[in-house]
Amino acid sequence: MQKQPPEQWPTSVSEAMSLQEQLSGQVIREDRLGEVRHVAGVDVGFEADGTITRAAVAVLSFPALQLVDHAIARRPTTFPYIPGFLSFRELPAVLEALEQLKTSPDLLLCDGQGLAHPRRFGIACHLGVLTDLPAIGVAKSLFVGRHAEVGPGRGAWQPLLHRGETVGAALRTRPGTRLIYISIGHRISLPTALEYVVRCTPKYRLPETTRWAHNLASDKRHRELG
DNA sequence: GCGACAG
DNA sequence: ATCTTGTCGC
Repeated sequence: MQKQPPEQWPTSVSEAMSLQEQLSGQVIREDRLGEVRHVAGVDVGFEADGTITRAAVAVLSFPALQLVDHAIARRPTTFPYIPGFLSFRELPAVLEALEQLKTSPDLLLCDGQGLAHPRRFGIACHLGVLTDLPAIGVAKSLFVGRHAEVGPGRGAWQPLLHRGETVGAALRTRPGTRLIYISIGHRISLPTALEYVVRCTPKYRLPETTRWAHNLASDKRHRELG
């Protein structure tokens, strides 16, 4: 992976907001991805009362979904959690973890929103633009927008509308469980993003990529093991 | 102004 | 996100 040290990382919310408004214009909303052989899940956890940010990336083969590589990075937390500015808090550690990979992923599945964001620049867009990799936002809860009721079957979905624009989709990956919210991060269209998410989610509510990354980043694992 | 608010 | 045991239900 290439280097992307957050040298001039924003410190204030106003600074971060200008950056979002500027970078959102660089998001590519159409399919510009090659053959997908490796899909990576990205997740972040915190230690020591939130003073340490821990990022985990899990690279799985596609479509077999077997773990082939992973990396974990820790950094001091430097930005507070403010709805709408999640990426400024989590990405420094994520970028560091990505640099440690031996296998470069062809597609990233990020925890959180992509275009389904007040300024159309959620964490999946931010990570996609910084790495120039195709990226999808996979969120466990709704942030902005509304949608019609989604059918009970696996794969059922409804468009997510915000200010008259389709910014993502509410997707049912598993019957009897809550929906997940999919939105474009970078270099991929919404229909294609939905296809990949469904194919990465053969059994549980969340994609295998996300589950692996989450386990690697979980506090439990770091307390019991190394 | 009021309330809601990814992880 | 994180702190946390048992418990209800398929």
